[in-house]
Amino acid sequence: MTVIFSKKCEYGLQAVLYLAAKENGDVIPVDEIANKLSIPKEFVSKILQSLTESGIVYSKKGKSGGFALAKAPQKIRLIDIVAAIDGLGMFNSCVLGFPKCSHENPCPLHEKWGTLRSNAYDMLTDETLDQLKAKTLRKIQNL
Amino acid sequence: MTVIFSKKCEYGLQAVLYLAAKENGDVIPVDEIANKLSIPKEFVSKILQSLTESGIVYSKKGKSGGFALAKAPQKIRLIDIVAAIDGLGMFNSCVLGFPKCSHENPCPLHEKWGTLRSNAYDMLTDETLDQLKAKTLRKIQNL
DNA sequence: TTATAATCAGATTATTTTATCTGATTAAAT
DNA sequence: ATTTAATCAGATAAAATAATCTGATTATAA
Repeated sequence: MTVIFSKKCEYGLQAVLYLAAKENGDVIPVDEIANKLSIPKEFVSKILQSLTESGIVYSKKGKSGGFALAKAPQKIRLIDIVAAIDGLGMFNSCVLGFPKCSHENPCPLHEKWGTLRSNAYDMLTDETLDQLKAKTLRKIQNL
Repeated sequence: MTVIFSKKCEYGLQAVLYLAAKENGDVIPVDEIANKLSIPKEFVSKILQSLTESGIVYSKKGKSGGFALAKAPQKIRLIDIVAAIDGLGMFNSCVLGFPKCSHENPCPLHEKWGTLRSNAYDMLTDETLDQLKAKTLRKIQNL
């Protein structure tokens, strides 16, 4: 199976996009997120906990607690979430798995893949949560 | 961990590129491939066996046996190897893991990711083993 | 024809990733 | 104060992926 993001990262991105879409100051319980997005509750809970440590989301404990964004959606880029969960390894390791792949000692796909990868990186760096709010809202409606 | 190709697929691509680079009619034993590429012998052996079933490589049993390409390197595209090992799932499933992601019901990244993904697909479809021979030879020297 | 060197096939193990469970802690509301 | 509804923390289980082991089969070459 070929994969881009791990399940953990997919879920994390979905959950944070969800928080951004419903952004209005107050926190959202994990139950709602898990139900709406059909993600195992304990799993997405763990992911949001770790994103709390990364400073991307804020958590409020106790009754009527839940999660919210830790900062303005304009300041959260998709790459931040990916970096926090999966790391940025895919953006600087060899697509063919060759060791010591570099400009000096390139693999057969080094240049061509490098271009594609850098486009992907740029996209994830350009996109912030606020820019995706409308599209996320529409998607959430149709789940 | 974010991943593009599975380890199986990386190894498979490496091994087939190796066969193409050393192409001269006769078969190459798995031992040589595994040693040169630092891949566990039994593992790459299994992978090459499955690529034999897919019609991409040819295997010769018994003493002085080994593996070779099953057809001309001009006729083997990288996408064929990826399709045989990992499948083409990543090229038609949602990058964010949303269900029923489609043009009618797109995820927030549907268009932008679609473009990147389609570029990657085109690249893997354009590149054939013969085109990569020189670069592969150079890489193999420096392992 | 026998020894040898290779693939083949299937089972097993190890590791990583994904998912679940249990109980503790926290804080709001009654 | 007590109940309640939530996160938090750590252990455990399940599933998928990666790697290894064992022995059988095959075919070359002495």
